[in-house]
Amino acid sequence: MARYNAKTVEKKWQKIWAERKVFEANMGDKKPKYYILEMFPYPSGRIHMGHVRNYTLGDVIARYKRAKGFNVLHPMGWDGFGLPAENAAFQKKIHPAKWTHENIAAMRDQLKKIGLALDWSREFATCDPEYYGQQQALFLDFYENGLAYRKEAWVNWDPEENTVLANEQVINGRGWRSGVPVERRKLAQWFLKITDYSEELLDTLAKMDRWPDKVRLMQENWIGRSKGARVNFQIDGRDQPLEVFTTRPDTLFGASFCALSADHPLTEELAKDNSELRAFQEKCRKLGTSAEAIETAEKLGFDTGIKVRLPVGDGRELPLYVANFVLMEYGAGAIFGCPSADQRDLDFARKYKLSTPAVVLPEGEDEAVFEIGTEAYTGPGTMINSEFLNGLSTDEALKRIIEHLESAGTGKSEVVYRLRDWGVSRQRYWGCPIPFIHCETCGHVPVPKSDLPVKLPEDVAFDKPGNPLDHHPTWKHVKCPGCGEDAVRETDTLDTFVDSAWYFARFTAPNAKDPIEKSAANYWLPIDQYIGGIEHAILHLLYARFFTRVLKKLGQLDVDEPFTGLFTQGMVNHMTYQDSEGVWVLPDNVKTKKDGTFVRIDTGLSVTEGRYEKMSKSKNNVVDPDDIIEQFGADTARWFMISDSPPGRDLLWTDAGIEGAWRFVQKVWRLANDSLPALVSAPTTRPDRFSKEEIKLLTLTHKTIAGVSKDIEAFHYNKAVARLYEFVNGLSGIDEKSRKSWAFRQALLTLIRLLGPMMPHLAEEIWQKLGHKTLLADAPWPEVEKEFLSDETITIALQVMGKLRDTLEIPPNTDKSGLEKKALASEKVQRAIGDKEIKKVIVVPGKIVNIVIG
RNA sequence: GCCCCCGUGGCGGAAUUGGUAGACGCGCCAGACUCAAAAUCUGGUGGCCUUUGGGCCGUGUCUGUUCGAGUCAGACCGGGGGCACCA
Repeated sequence: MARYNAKTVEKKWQKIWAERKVFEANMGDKKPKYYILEMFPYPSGRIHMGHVRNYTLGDVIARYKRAKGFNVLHPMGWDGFGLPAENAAFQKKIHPAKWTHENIAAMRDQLKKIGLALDWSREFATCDPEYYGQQQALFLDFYENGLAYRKEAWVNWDPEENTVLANEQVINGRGWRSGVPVERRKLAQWFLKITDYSEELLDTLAKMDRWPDKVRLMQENWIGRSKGARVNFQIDGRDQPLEVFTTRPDTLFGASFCALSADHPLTEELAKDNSELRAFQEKCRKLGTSAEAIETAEKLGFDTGIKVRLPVGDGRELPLYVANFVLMEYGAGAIFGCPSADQRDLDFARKYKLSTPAVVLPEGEDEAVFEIGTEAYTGPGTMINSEFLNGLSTDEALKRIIEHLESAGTGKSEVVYRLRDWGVSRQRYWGCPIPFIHCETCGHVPVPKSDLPVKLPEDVAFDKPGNPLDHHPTWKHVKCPGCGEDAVRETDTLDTFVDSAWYFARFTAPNAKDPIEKSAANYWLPIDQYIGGIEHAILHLLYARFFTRVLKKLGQLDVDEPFTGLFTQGMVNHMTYQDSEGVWVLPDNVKTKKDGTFVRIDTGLSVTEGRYEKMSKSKNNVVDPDDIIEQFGADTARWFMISDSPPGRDLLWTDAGIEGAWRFVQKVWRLANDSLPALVSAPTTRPDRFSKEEIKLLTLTHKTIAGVSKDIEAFHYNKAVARLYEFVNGLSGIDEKSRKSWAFRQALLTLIRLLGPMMPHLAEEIWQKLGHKTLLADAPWPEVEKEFLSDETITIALQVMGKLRDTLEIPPNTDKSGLEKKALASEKVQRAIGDKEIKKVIVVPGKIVNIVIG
């Protein structure tokens, strides 16, 4: 028998699926819809193993749901904009568009070789003008509804490159590419008003039960709701009070100072004629650029000399500082400091020799001797030194003080969120142009929708630093749509997270004249299952949720949440190797010697093993999917991706593992081929009676159907794989004669159908060899027959004092007293009991009998 | 610092609501086939002891709850992740 030739067989079926448009999705089908989506790839140049895993995981679901009778939408596209294209332009002198489109073409070919059940007719890239033009229209809708606005904001400015850097592009306070110290600059930036939805985005998380708890928790922390109070402090010599936000108004009597952010309006006002304060502001702003600096930063303050009044009690006088640890973006941009109940405030108070009155007495402490040392007490307790709050618990005090402040008109309860508005301006070429025009008389004016898309100019130069759009000779010079005078285009482009915040909705009608075609979006959305990496747990998923809510508000669709089900898959890891000179060595270049040590094949240097780490170019521990598919075929690669490791955990790539998968593919092929002659003479109609052997085989078959279905639905693919191994082992053990039965034929056909989602090419090939004229891809999932789900006998564990002494084979319906009798009849059980007295017998039907002796 | 998750053979991992720990695969060992090898097939494979009947120990560590704990509770140790002056 010929070995299975994956290469020709896989090509054959990929061609047939494509020609017959098997996976193209259409609305209007009577079947229930199912929208499955994996996060679309960034066209970096080549597919990596992480992609293969991601798309295989989704493809199993797509094919399974199809077989289960769903109208499945499973599209693919490209996250086309982004910085790497500009880096390539800068380094290799290739235009970003050319680079991106070449990468897309290469990666599309690679993806097609995996045999994914994708609807390629809906493919688009976010860098297509047809897509980003629609995005510009959406942006204008956001603007008209007050959800997009411009404001001055601090940014990381690289003075060498004349551009803004993202936080992750700033390393130790320096530009990642230029290496020069980054400056903080205030620039006019576009923002999307995600904070309008803080509460909704947070509250809905609780209902999203098909999302991993971990992701929901991360989003919850990111949105960061805090309940507290806004409190007004009178400022000596001024009418306007100072507003501060606090979560601990109960500790108000313990205040010893107030502090402003360096960017607070009052600070700015005071700094106008105070050069020392201006210098201090500068110092604070420099700190903001380096995460490392923040960590080790000392609490620094600048005494303004101004006094404020405690709004409770005798209106005690407190000094007003400007402090480096107070953020303008959070709460009121100003705080009151209670050193005894907050560690930062305590550090600050110690440094500036301020008082630290204790107001919360921990349980078990004596008020007479209790003192605050180097650690603040932030826990609950009993109020002291707090006048009308004295003796109350912190919880009671919290309520009482808010009542007091509200009735006195000096404060009110307030909820604040950590979530900030989403800054979307990027000083980049390869992104979606923001459709605005700046006019001296009219301000910023939206580009009329009829003029969209605002296309990127193609003739750009990357030879000088900064944004090519900004120094393009003609592109930005236009007439103002308002007054007709000379004006300039906005040269910033949108953050690429905007592109991916709504692509899933565009897939439902990729050629629509408007951003969204409501009927299509309402038919397909929400996405029933979304699959991607945990690295997008916060930003991408939160932005997509935000966009969906806005799209609903704009009347473009009727769903609240885009993703009903979310699954985050693990990474693909590989052993790392380093040679004796410390150079990372590619796995392909490592040979194991007889004594178990390793050497580099090319240089002969000895090599040591490191840890398993995510496949990455920097660690040089990558395995190229193309090589694997060339050598073993896509089915083998797919099978390995889903066997062994649970999809949610990291997968360890090993040569032995991929070879094991390959052997299994061959084994299935052999089983089918070896069975063909017998199947020719097997009856095709179901007999009335089955032999004992046949019942056993049918029981295995139907248990496997039930188990595999359940495991696929629960993303326990590795368990489904284990069941299929057992099934194949069971079938392989059946002799030639017994294969000539209806039951065996059913079992083998079932096996092929169950394998369909996992190794579709091989399954399709065998399906055809077994005489089918229609495609397996169109065949329904096998039905479970309940009568074959229960075994004739089950095994009961017999324990004495909780220790296993014997097992019992009995019919499943044996009752308690029957079980007890049989258990006591066991010789091994009797030996374990010995001459001890039986105190109690615990019988759990179907599980165990446990005898307690004394 | 705060929050979260995870620790099971040589390895990846199974184990309904507490009920036979180690399914399945990899690796390893032995055997069959072969001149030989590869491929394939069969059997074995947690540790220790053993009179070969079996016995004892064993899910990071310790304590507890229970007839019974990988599973529940508490403390600790180790690994991973998220957030980070958020008032």
